[in-house]
Amino acid sequence: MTDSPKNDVSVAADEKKIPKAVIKRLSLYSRMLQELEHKNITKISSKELSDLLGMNPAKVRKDLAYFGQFGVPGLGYYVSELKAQIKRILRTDREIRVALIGVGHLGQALLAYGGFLRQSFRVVAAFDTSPDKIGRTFNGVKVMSTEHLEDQIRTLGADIVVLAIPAENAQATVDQVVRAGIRAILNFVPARIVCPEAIKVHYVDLGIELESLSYYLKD
Amino acid sequence: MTDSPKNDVSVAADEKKIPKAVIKRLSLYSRMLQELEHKNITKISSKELSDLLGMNPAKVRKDLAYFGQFGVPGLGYYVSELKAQIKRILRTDREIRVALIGVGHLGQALLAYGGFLRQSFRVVAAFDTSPDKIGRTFNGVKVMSTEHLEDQIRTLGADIVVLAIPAENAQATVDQVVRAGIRAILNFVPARIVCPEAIKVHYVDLGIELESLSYYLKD
DNA sequence: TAGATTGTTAATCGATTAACAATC
DNA sequence: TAGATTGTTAATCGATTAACAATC
Repeated sequence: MTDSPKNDVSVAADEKKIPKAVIKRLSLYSRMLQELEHKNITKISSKELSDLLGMNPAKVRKDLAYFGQFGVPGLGYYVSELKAQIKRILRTDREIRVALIGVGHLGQALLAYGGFLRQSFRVVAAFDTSPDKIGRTFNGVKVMSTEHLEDQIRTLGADIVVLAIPAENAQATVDQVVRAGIRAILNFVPARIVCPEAIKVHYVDLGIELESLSYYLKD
Repeated sequence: MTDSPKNDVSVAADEKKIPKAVIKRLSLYSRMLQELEHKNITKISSKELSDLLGMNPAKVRKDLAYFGQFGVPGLGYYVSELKAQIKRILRTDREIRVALIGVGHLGQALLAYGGFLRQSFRVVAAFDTSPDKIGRTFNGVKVMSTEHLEDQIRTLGADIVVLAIPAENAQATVDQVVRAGIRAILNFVPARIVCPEAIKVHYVDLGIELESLSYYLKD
């Protein structure tokens, strides 16, 4: 009988594990700080920031404490400095290359979405199967055929793929972009997709959100 | 000094609190069971169902156990019976009246979304401010002016409002639909909205999802 | 009956919040 | 200095998972 791998020093011993929830909130902070900066507000306390976002001040401080000490006791945080730090942490201080697959209503909504282009995201390509769309330009992005998807994704060096296609084609498409060396997938398709562990996948499911709201309608 | 309110018998003592995460997953189960039913699969174990959804079998069983005993030991669950039970729990066994506010790309994507009409959701109205859109019909839903929003929402008896408008107008619109007696809001607007406790609000934030993915690109 | 799977408890894991000494 | 707010620890709360007796 072998021992259970209790004493394994796994992956990185000193690099403390960052909860996923923290990363989500960091994006939220980043956006709010952007707004504050725009309003020429130069400093803010964890209390003020948490009030703006409807959360707990201790949570804000603890989230930030995972990455360093960015505040000044008695004063709070300097808005632009904190924003810069968070962008560095999230890696949105550099260009992130995004490929959009599926230029239907949702795909077009994403292309039009300000926050999508804001920040560092650059939509380097959009793909669709429909001859009506191929060759057309949406928000400055020209739509290409999915015929040579794998090669094109590779050539363009996309980091993230945004998937907004029908469920039937999802897995086959995922297989192609995985071979093309993509690093992360934002999946709007209401179907489970399988891909290697190393690739981070986020699901956004519009239907599930609505359906679970229905539960709370009880009176 | 007063005692802390430890012995308060608050709200409903016997009705055990259901975690929000459970409700989300119930929708997921519901959809998968629908698919299975369509494939004429009549029974399924927690192990099989959890494999299909990429989760843990104990979680499936525990989620269901909040609401009753729906399975047969040694056998598993009967697909259509379980589906019916979950729909009853989620209240999607009856018509849910949805009003869409904002018929831009995202709004149109939602109207076109199959799962939106599937189930019991009925889009009873769509609203927009643009004269180009008012009067037009999308997926069988006619677009109305937002001029008499409050009255119309009230008259149509909408339960849930789906918000897909620019951030600037969000709060004013929320105030109107709250006065109109709406019960829940699905908010796609990347801004915090405030409304009475009794109204359940879900946020879906497309930008945040993308931005937090960026963090995981580290190599 | 033998085999399989449920429902449920206990253990673990992860996230949130309160509290406060340290610090500006 | 007095007042305010941070960073951080400990306490609490909530969610997941393992394990297994009960059951078909």
